Amino acid sequence: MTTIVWFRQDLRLADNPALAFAAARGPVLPLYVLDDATPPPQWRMGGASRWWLRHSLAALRDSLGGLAILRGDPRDLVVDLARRSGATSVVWNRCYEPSAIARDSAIKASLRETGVEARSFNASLLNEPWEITTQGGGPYKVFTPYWRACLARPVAPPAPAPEFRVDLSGVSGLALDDLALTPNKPDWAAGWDRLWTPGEAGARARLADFLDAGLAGYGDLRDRCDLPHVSRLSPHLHFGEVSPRQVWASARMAAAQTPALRRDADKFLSEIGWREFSHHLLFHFPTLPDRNWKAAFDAFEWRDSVADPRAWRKGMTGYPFVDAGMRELWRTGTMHNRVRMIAASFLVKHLRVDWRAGEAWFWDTLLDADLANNAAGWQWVAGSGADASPFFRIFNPVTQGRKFDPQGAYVRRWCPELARLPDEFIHAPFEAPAGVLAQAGVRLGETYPRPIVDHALARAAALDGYAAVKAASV
DNA sequence: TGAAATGTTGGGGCG
DNA sequence: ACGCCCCAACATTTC
Repeated sequence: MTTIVWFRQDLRLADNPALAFAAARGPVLPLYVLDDATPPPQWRMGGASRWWLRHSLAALRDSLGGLAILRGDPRDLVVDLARRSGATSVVWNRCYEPSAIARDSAIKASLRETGVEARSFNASLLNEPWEITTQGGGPYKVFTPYWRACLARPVAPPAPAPEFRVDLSGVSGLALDDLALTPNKPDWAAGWDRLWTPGEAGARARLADFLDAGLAGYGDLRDRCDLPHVSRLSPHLHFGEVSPRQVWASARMAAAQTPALRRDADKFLSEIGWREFSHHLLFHFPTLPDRNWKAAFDAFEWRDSVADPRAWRKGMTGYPFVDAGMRELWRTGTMHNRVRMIAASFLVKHLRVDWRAGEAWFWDTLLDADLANNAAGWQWVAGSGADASPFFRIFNPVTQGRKFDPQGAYVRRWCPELARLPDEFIHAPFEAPAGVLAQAGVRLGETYPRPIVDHALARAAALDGYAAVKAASV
């Protein structure tokens, strides 16, 4: 009567429909498979994600009281484990990457062929991507009507963690460390365990802390990267340590208790909406991570530079706001949402580098790397996506910095070599008089780079390049 | 979930 | 008193 619960991006006990289903039936055999066989090479789990996974699996194993860990192709391993363990049923919660959908339906078919029950559930989204349709029955391509349609539907209340008994008898798996998920030389993740607490308990604490301390003023202050008014829940959500239903219920409850929070809570939940929308788009347009959603962008002539993307990745573009963001990413595995837009826009528009190069870097370095969100976000910035930012909306990194980091605290934190510049020049050291630079100990071109491109020239060149897209779209 | 260029308006200095 | 210019402050348009 044992049921295998195959954990994937649902690393939690509470509000976990597959686990609840199995627990109600009898003994549970919890399984995780590190699967590098299914995704196409460019979308194998990135380095930062693997670090997170290592710690989240440890937390899951400990709270379950045991976890079978395997590595390889689940097409073989899951069916094989069902046979060897004598499990009568395999259950899981759905993933929505195109390759995962293909994998899971193949596994479901072969399990049923061998007489093993297979069932899947929704644990990761408020609505299945195919449930929300326009009047015409097709997918939504614009966020606002999509989210309005979602808001008209009820959200199921989250379920508590079930009682269950783990049965791992006769199963030999790997130790967590056999998966080699964490870096050693160099250990670019040093200190991350002080910044993050992967796992269900950490996710719950993060959510509670955000609702308590960050939600008030969220609508106005979430763009301020020098202030702690973002939730930092994205990696927890990606790995399913907390469910969107739980987030929904908690935020709504906070707003119910404190009516003044209503607008902030709605704004926050609409960010959950963008996550849903991205998954909706990926499901209906599976080439989203790899191809321009608007085909006219195929006509854009991206620059073929090696040095410029490298400077961008290292946070050495000479624009402090961009550089601070890129360094925050490398040092902590995350980047404030506002800065992501500026830094991404800079790569695509100022440097005219193909958005897919930025997407690949974020995929490897972000702890919250998520195929749907990452692809939709980059296409939004590039202007090639559904409901995207128009291409000619080109962020001025200096103006944006002054607006969303007015005292330069964010830049000073991540670009300490600029810390002694006065506020007036912290976002544009290249505008500072020689005396001011000397006073602050900044030597442009030595201690901090000069801008790798001139803003006004780069802007003009980007708009020039966009002409080809316009020509192709008629 | 822009920015820059261009257009309009109105107050104040000035001849 | 009046027209003229300047220019800040907004508004509109364009990319």
